[in-house]
Amino acid sequence: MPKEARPSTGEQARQHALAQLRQAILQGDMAPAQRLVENELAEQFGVTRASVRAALIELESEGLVERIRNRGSRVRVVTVEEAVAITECRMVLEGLCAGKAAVEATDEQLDQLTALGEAMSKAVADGEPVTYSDLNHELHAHIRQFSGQQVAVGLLERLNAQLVRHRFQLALRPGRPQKSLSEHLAMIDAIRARDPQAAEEAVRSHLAGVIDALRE
Amino acid sequence: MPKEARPSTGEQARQHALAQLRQAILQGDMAPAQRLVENELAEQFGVTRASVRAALIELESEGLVERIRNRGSRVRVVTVEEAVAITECRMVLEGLCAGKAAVEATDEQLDQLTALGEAMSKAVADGEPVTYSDLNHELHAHIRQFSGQQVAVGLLERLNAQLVRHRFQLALRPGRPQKSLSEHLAMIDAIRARDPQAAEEAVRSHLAGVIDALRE
DNA sequence: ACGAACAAAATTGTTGACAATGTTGTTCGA
DNA sequence: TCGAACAACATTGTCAACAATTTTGTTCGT
Repeated sequence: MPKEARPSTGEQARQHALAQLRQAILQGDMAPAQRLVENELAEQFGVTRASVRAALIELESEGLVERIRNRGSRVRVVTVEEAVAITECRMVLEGLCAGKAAVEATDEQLDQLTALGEAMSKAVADGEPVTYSDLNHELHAHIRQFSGQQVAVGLLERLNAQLVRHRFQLALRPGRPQKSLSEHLAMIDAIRARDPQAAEEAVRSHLAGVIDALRE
Repeated sequence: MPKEARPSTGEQARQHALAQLRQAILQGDMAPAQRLVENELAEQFGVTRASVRAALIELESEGLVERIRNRGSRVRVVTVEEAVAITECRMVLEGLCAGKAAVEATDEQLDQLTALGEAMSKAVADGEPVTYSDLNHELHAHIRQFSGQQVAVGLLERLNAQLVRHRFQLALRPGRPQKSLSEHLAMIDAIRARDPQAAEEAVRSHLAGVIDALRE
């Protein structure tokens, strides 16, 4: 059994570098459109340039990084129009997942959704938008998971990764949580009622609302 | 202007190798589940191993290749269940595209769809399933394109690449083109009528039919 | 002072060699 | 004969150096 020591060098360098870099981008440590110089990253993470390079190639196809031939890599900036287009795709894919979840979820899983709904109501009542945003994300993740639709889950996780920056922006908008909450509760109710069509429709109208909000 | 000479070595090796390998997999030159040894591929394509490696990393995240740590790469085999799951995602994403296409397409583009529909009818009448399959693919590609939804187009192209093997299998099934044709004509009519909801519904019921056929 | 040609620096793309890991075949003991 | 330890092989992972390309800064002519 290999011990869980940090693979600082010479072990699983690429995976290490990849995880580090991905997290750095997702957490917003890297400024948007910041240049990503392979040498700097290699030194920063204590791996060789080849490993950084491999990680960058992977991150590019995840849509988190932009690479131009002989010009280098940048953190990709997602414009508002792109965010809208991405959310349109989320709309139909999460709709699919919700419909399946309404049929496939176990009773225990439905209870989890109920609990999440109550926690979200409390977060809004207490005026904690950050907590609410986290729960929001968690709810969507649970619904995806309960659907058992692995392909859709994969696509959605990739799409969501590209939206981190926009999500924070949206959660802090005044009045937004209140409107969002009722839509989320409707989603939960439809799934609990095991009504696939209603679940799909609830998710779609919720994300249609998100799109309106994105457009301001 | 750089001449179009083959970049056999030292030029754009990675892109060359990537294109070559992708095409080889898509055309079915590589047997399913065939082992992809980096050294062999490097020699076969006349590039270095690093380029092949980069190409494999990219193909992995496209879902065409499977890579296991320290064990090598294989051509990924898509099971029937996976093909169904993929087609479910196609169903909602192409539905989204069709709805947008019904609104966004120009009149010239609608004429193209009409022409495609007539060609498909002819191919079925003449009993040419291969021609029909090609036109089928072309029709779906056109609808995607006319939607202007770049994110959805990207996702769909990736999903479709994973289905090449199953598509052929389906097209040659007796009686399948006849059933499929009427569904396709319904899609075209709905888009020409500029009715987004009807277009989305037509696409979804068509692909629901494909799913049934996949399951046999 | 302005623009074009040119040179220098920075950065990515490529190569071959080396290390780590997993796989397979063989030998030895019971 | 069977199974486990071991050794040889095959393959991937990592590294450091080199080549090609692009960008930037400078000089020269007008």
